[in-house]
Amino acid sequence: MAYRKTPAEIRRLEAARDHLVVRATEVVAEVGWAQASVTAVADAAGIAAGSVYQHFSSKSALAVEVFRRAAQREVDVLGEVLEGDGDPADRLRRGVEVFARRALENHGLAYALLAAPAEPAVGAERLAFRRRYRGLFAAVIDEGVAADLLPGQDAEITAAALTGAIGEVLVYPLSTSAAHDADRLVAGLSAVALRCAGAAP
Amino acid sequence: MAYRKTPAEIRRLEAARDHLVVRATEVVAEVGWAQASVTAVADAAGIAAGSVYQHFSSKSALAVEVFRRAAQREVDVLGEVLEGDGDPADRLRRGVEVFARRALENHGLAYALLAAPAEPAVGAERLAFRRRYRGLFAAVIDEGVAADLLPGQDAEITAAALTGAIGEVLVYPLSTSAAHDADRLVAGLSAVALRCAGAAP
DNA sequence: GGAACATCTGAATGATGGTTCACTTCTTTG
DNA sequence: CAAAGAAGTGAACCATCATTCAGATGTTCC
Repeated sequence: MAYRKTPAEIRRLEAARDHLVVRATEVVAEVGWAQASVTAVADAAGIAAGSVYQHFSSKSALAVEVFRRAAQREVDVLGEVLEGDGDPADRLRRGVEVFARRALENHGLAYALLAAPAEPAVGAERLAFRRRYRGLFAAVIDEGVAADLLPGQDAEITAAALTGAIGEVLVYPLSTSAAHDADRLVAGLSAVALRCAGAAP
Repeated sequence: MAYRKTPAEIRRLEAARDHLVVRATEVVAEVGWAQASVTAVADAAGIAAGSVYQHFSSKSALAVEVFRRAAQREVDVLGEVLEGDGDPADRLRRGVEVFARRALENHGLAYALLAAPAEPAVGAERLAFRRRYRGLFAAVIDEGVAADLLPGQDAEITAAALTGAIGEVLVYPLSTSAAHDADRLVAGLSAVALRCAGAAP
């Protein structure tokens, strides 16, 4: 018998792949998709450019994995809150707040996920995740409408509007003083979001 | 004396430049910024690739001009309505409706202006125009608040939210039936926008 | 230790697409 | 018309990266 991957070796490879994705995510958060060349990402992970192709069939595939992991975390967190306990309007408020706080804490990553120019494969992934955000928002809004806490409305449109509104406010710098005061920004944003859905003030 | 540009010649050159920008705009609306190569644009305008550089110092410069002209038209139209007559909430509604109708009529261009991946120079221009949309919205909202037609709020945040909300709803396909019915989509969107600003229903 | 095989390396390769430039074509003016 | 100068052409040039691959280094197992 010749050579067989030992379990430790398999773990090592998985860890290497993981490490690559983590570092690539950091690079993307710092410099954006366009500047995150294979060489830059490999350097950050401490491997040669060619080694990237041991783990991913192409740069696109790596980029998609980076996007998916990061975006999935946000969907999970948002879903946790939006599908949790409490009345729908309150869940919506908390969801927006949690989402906003996380985005402000890692602005570079938030920008990469929500708005930064990216190759088509990442663009498609972004579209898919936007749909998931919309779906989560739409479900809460439908609940709120059913419980007569929110006025009748097309929940899909409101959900899309919320997705766009939240992204815009968080990603592009405001000239108002709220830009320098995270608490005010979050408060302002959740207020807009609630009005958007028609929640009573 | 040797050669001097005659007025007719100057006009011809200006017309050629203009024609190039118009055709480039069409190409961008059809295939997006990424696919709008110098060759493709030159072909569309009926000139050689090299001739593009008679009118613009670089591809970026042409792209910026294309963006500016198209975006300026939208700012003008929106400003016309938002700064016109009537009470602020009604102007807001009409502004959203006009903006939405125009975007739906030329979806390719709207996507290029609002969201399509583009080179950095165009991205910067987009940012600048987003600020102008925000400024227009913020002014109407401030008026509405001052006249007690709208509840107290941070107008900059609401304006940013409106910009993002409108863009998202118009640019990304909805799965709801409103997607196939422009009237419903516009009605739904203006309803969300008014709620966003806190206008009484 | 060493045969057999896997992973890792990084310079060479290749595709893409903006830009240049020697040349042609058109305009002006005496 | 002819000389002078501008605009127009498009193939060649060049910069940028993703991708490959021949050789170097590690790992497994007898």
